[in-house]
Amino acid sequence: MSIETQSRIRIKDIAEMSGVSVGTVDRVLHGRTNVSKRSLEKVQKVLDEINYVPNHYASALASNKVHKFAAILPMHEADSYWARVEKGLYEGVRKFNDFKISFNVFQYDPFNDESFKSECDNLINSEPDAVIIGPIFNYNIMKNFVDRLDKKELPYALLDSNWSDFSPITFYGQDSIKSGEFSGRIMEMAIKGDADEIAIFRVMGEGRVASRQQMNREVGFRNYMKEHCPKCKIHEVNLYAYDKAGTKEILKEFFKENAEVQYGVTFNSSIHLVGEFLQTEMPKRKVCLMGYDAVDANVKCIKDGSVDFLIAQHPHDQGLNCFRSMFNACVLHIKQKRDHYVSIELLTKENIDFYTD
Amino acid sequence: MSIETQSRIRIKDIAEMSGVSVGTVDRVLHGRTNVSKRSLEKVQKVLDEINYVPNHYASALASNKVHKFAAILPMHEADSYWARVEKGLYEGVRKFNDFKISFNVFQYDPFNDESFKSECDNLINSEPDAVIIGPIFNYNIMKNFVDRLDKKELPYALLDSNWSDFSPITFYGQDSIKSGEFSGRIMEMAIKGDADEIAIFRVMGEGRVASRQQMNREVGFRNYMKEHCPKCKIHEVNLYAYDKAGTKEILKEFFKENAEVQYGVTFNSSIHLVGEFLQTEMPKRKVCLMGYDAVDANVKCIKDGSVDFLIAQHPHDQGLNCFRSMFNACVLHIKQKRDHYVSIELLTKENIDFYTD
DNA sequence: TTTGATAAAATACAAGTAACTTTGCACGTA
DNA sequence: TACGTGCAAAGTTACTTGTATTTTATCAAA
Repeated sequence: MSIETQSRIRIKDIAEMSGVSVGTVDRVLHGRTNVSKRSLEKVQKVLDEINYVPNHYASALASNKVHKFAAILPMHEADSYWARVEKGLYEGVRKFNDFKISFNVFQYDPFNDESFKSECDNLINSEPDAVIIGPIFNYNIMKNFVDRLDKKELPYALLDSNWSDFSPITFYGQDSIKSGEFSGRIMEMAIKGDADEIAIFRVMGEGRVASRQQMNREVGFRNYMKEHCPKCKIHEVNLYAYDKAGTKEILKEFFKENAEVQYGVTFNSSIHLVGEFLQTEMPKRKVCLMGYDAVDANVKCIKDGSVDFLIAQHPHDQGLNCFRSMFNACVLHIKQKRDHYVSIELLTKENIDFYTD
Repeated sequence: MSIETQSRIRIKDIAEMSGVSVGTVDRVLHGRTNVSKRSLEKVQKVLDEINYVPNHYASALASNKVHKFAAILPMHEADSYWARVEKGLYEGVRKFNDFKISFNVFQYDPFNDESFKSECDNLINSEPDAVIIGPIFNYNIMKNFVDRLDKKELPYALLDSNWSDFSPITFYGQDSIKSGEFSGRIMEMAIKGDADEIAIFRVMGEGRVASRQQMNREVGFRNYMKEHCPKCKIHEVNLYAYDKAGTKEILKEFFKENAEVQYGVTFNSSIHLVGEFLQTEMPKRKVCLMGYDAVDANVKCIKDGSVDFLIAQHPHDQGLNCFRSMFNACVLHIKQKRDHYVSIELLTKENIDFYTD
């Protein structure tokens, strides 16, 4: 099997074939004004016969336009899911640095809708050409922002949460419900009896979990367990993100009072809090733990055995690929596939070394 | 956080700064001849002070070179691991079609070393500029081929099998031993007792399995089982790739005579043979099956429940990324990371819909 | 005949490459 | 000493593909 690059038809060739200048062909191709009906017909006739594919890279080089990209993401710590997404985005910027690109990240407090709104204002005031949008809990606020972008005809990409009534250039994320069901399946395999006790640890803030993702993963997990392990007892333990000492107290009390609990799960990246607690405070208590995201603290727990399973989704790649999609769409004018549901990956001690992200 | 594209220093700027022409700067940058010591020093001084990064895309466009890529891969059926790798490679060709690229695939019989050798000759006779090399069982034959490439200073990439004494531009593949260990871990979780019986189904040809990958996965699996489930009994069943009727007979006899076997595994993509057999011939016999590669036949088995687990590695992405690496190295002259050990992924009914490749 | 508007060609540019041309110097011979 | 030859060195320019501005041409109306 062999592929030869067919010698491509250039604008210059089209100009010769239709007996006009390259400028006129360019005007026709881009639907610009100042083309006579006669010229348009001549060029159109040639275009209908051949299959013109422009050289997207030469085009981007020649246009010499500066593209301003902006992203709005949740605030995050250095070792976190969103830090990896952000690094992926920056890698995208670096990769396509040969084209004139600027990139600006705006961060909002995921527990504070007003913070999102004001960062949206800042973002729009920075006059970007395209926008990458992280998740926000409240649909209406998101809708409002997207409407403003649509009005300005600014293309945007969605990261993490998809909405069917929006029209983003692209979406990258995981199906949270299915991902929760998968975590249920793994839990089912891990538990040996059929009437075991499981604890769900939630990290709360402002009376709710940080994201819809987390919420939906729990929904999926519970669905699965209800159907496949109906006799399992599921405990709920609420922890508070900004209160380390309090977290310890809550965990200590919970594990003392619930000696039968041998399985624990979180639906965000904080399973390491439980793993570290058990390792230092109750080293004899054996609890099988499962959580999300291969952040450094979790990877450490997997390696030392204090956490058994992680479910991951390559946030760095998502950031990079999302940026690449936006670049392809906005700079190279190549149409992109809309939805990218990333794979739901199980990480254990045995395969975590090969989860490079 | 904000990144602005710094206004880049061009060759023209360097020429002005060092008081020579762009031609001379180009000669210095590319180490070409006909540059006086004085000019070289002037240009070098400027280069030392600034951080010149060429525009790789403009460079590739201007050079107007046709790059001939060639790949040598094992022969394969339409629904197979290697078919997906090949499609990934073709997608790479399509993606970078704006640069003048030709691509040629040579296929060899994995059970016949002579076939590999003669395809190597054909490949070298086609005078490629860069080569992508699939796995071959016999090290010495591979070594011989790579030596020939080195002598001609042809860059190459390795797919699937890595050798530390070669110097490829890049390598994409899975650590087969570790992947086998991971399959052991999953098997350990799946089995409920501690003295269960497991069958390894091997697909043979010419007295051996098709690849070192397959061999090594089995090694990793056995290592893991020896340590973690020493009481498990492991059966071996050899099937023959080109004998469908014979395969059926062997399976029928095996399952009849080994009523205690409740777990089965293959270390290549043919677990669907066992799944389909059990579903049609012995529908009441419940066997938990695990295999490799999300080929269509296996995906179907996962969905209908006749196979429980697949271990996968995104062959299409591997092909695409491998091609992209070669393109970046050869056309854009961007240095590439050498080793890419891809992640070892577990697929079940619950997450297989999101394994897009 | 001039003015104005539109159409279309010509051209400069993006960044870099490479073929082609010119310059400058050393050396040789008349 | 004058001139020619040869070659290294360095400058100029055309080229890659496509974009976008400027210039020129055309035609109708005043």
